Amino acid sequence: VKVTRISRAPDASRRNDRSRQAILRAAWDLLDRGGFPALTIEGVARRAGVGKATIYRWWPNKAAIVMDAMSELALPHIPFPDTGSTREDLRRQMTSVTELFPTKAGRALLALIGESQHDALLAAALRDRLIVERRESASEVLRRGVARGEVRADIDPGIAIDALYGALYYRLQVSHAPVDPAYVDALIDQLWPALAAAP
Amino acid sequence: VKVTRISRAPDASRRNDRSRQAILRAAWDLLDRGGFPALTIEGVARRAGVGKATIYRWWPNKAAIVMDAMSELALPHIPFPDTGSTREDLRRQMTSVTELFPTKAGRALLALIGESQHDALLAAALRDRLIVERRESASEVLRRGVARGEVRADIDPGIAIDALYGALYYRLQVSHAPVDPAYVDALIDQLWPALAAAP
Amino acid sequence: VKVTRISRAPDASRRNDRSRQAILRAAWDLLDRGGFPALTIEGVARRAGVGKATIYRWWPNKAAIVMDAMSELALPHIPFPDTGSTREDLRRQMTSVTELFPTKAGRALLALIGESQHDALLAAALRDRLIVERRESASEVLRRGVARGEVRADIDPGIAIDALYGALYYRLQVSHAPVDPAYVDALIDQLWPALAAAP
Amino acid sequence: VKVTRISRAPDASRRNDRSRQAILRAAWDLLDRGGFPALTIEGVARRAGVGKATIYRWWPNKAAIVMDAMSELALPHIPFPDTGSTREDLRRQMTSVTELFPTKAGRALLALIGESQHDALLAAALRDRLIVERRESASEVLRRGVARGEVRADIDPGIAIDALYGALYYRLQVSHAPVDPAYVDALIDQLWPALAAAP
DNA sequence: GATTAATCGAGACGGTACGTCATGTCTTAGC
DNA sequence: GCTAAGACATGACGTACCGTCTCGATTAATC
Repeated sequence: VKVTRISRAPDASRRNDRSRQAILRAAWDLLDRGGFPALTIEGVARRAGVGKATIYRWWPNKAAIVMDAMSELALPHIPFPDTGSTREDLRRQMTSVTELFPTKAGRALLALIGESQHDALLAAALRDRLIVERRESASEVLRRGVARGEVRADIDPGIAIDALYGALYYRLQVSHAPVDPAYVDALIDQLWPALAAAP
Repeated sequence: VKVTRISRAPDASRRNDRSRQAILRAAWDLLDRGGFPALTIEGVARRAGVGKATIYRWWPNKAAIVMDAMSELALPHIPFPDTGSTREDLRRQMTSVTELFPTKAGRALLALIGESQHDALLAAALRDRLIVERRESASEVLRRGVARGEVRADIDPGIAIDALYGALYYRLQVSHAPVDPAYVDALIDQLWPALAAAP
Repeated sequence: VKVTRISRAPDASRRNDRSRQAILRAAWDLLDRGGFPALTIEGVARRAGVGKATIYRWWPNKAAIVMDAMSELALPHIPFPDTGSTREDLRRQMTSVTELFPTKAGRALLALIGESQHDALLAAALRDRLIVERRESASEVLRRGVARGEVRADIDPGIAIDALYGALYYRLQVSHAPVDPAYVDALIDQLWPALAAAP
Repeated sequence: VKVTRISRAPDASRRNDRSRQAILRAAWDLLDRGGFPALTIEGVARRAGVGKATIYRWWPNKAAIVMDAMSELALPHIPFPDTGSTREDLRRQMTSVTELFPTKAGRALLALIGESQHDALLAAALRDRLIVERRESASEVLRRGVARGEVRADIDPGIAIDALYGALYYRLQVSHAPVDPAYVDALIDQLWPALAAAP
């Protein structure tokens, strides 16, 4: 059954995948080289050997390109292991995150978060495509802990995650202090009494 | 003793204070109207009735202007009261911060934090002029609590503050979820076991 | 005898006449609306509901489309009557031309002449398909006049026509002054001694 | 007396004359190289080593630049001599014009006339700055002829000039036939009976 | 009547130029 | 010597067309 095209959206089936990939890679490189300010549509087009119109046809703005590039080139795989110990699970997860920060993907993520402050659509996209999943995984760890009797039954996982991960972001973005495995250990140690089940 | 001017630094004694104030106010207004992207030197000059050179003479970049404007026009006065209860002191401080966020000054602060991600000088300035003082006050609250026996003696105030305030920033900037007094209460309730002295 | 197609020339027998007409009409409308600058291939394709390739398949450039449109839609029929009086014949012909100018077809003709200044192929096409025939008819009028003894025998019809019609074009394109029947009368009156046979 | 600036027109007194000249020269060169289609603002800016904004600040469109360039670089000096013979005066003037056509300035002039077909402002500027003066000079030649008794007293100089010069333009732009001194001679010979005083 | 090959609409593509805006430097008058 | 004003070279913005191209889907001529 043939359906008359109504929307003015471009026809994805005709999309040139070579161009798409070249654009994502070029954006990725530029972002890494000079951060968001260095990422210009003009520059991406030049470096990718692509017309500007092709970029504008498929992405509404720079942030959207970076989002795609991140999904495509750098899906930062954060493991959420089940070691049997909630504390150890948290430690490993959070250490993975600290190891992500100094990479290309980490810098891109932070740049996107910064940009999302004045771009509601980007904020929503980030939340949906990157944040929600991670928070869900972390919640799962805590729920397992509750089931095992390690974690207090009346915990609010959202708040706990805000505190744990918030500390990392705050240190990185506001204090500009190092965020490393040692810090993660100290952080979990300090907060553990607030998470642990009563003895 | 008269010293021959050598550097090209402008002579502050001759500075026109009317222009200075007009610039800060114009920057402030533009920032509030459209966020950082709307804040252009050109726009500030136009709106302030000032030459662009005058702006460049006295400030190295937009962020510096906003820093000054914040100090001048909106030094957000956060009280650090001493109610006798550490928990109440923290609650009041953090509530004050949540009340700051939706104001002009709060938006400006968040914009500056975002901008500081790719501007090391701004990051340092922010830290020195706005962050350090607050952290110090919060540390003081915790130290008083230790002295009173309310707060555990082996607390690391830095980490505690990262967790408490980090949760606020994370919620605001990453989760884009509301940050209000109720949230502050719940947050402190959850984390209190990690801060409190053993009974 | 079937001959294997070698050249890439399109097969006219398969041509879709609906498209051809829609294209000519669309071009004609656009030309009338905004002159040559408003006549874009993209616009013609859109308005005619036709693929751009179809246009490029059959016409080398915009001018060629307009040429066809003119032949098809508006072949301006200029009568070259034989009233018995050369002067009257000329007057009628030239008046017909002045009446053509303010029409769609007239505007198109002038646009084509302008365009032909930097397009030798178009210039040749115009000359062959529109100009030569008219000049020939005008020459014929003059030759009849010679035969009748009204017009001097040693006239060079080419030069006479240059002067008569040139005056019209010059007035229209350079002086931008009105070209109307009254002007035609005055022009013929003035030049007649140069055309007439000696008494 | 200081007058408050009202209009948004740029301040000509601050104009950079080096840029102005570089722009005119670049435009001139490009026009000569490839005609009007080759004359792009982008190209002029590149070749002149000038920002596009500088061009847009001072000229509304390409044609205006060419007008200025013509006045500045190539004011084609057409002599209007007084030899004592009207016929000879006309011959010399018109020959000068034919000699202008194949030069840069001539090509520019024809390009401008073409462009003026869809640009009323340009048409007016051309008329005022280039055409009127020439027509006036030619009229003067005819009036002298009348005074001397060579030219018929009831001549309409406007019409005579339309016919004489119109023939040149028509031949050049419509017939695309050569316009040379021999043609000028033949043209004047043919038309002379229409100009001459009765014997 | 079925097969086949070219035309058709649609529109993506790499480009070039458009005209606008902001950048940071500079020059010129005026106070 | 600072100031308001704003011209300047630079370069990115987002848009419009260019002419080429690829894709299914008609559709007309041939078998």
